[in-house]
Amino acid sequence: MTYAETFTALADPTRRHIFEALRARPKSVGELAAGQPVSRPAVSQHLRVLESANLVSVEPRGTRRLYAIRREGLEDLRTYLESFWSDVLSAYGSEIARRQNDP
Amino acid sequence: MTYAETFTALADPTRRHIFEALRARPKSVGELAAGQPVSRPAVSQHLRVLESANLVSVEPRGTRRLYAIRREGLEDLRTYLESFWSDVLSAYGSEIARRQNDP
DNA sequence: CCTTACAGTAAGTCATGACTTACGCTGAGA
DNA sequence: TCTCAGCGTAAGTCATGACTTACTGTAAGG
Repeated sequence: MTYAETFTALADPTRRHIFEALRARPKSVGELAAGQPVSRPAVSQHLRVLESANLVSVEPRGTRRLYAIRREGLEDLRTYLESFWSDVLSAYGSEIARRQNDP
Repeated sequence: MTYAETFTALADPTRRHIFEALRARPKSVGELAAGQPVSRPAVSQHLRVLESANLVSVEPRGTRRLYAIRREGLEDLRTYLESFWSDVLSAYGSEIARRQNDP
């Protein structure tokens, strides 16, 4: 059920941009904010959401904090999506069959 | 880039419930509304969002309209997620290497 | 036809959450 | 130890969007 958190976390465009900015390498808040059209506190708030959704991790580096992507945060959502490739097919097939028997 | 629409469409809990209610079989708006704690017009509005995100299809059946899941609407999001299983790993590895060279 | 079931649309309300500025805290370097 | 860079937090604003009720349109059945 935790894929719900992943959906809401990545539904916001700014948050997705931040998340994707971390694909290349871990970055500090300042670095991330420099690449976004929003203020640094806004980036901090987004990072908090991403972190509680288990999508990023933090590591203090002096006065800076390095954020990095946590791939595991995507696992549940991935599994959720994959599940549609099993049951929908069969449900669709049985619906087709039902219509042919009941036009 | 259309996975953005998928994210916003499925980020709403009610909309997800409606979407998942269609996993078993196609249903009418009334059927869907009966299984939800919101009004029928609300369900209609959610269905419009799902439809424009290519996540459901409609087929008129007399005065009723049968909604069904469209698996293809999930493709882009699925591909998007899969992409993280390639580049993040290498980026994480190179970051580890970087730290070992620059502790 | 006339009625009734089924749904989409309009319009208005209300909460959520994405932003801002201002402030406080903590490490590192002079 | 003083200062400054780097961030998180608080508080307040504002837009978005998820609801509601009321209305309109359409297909089927008497």
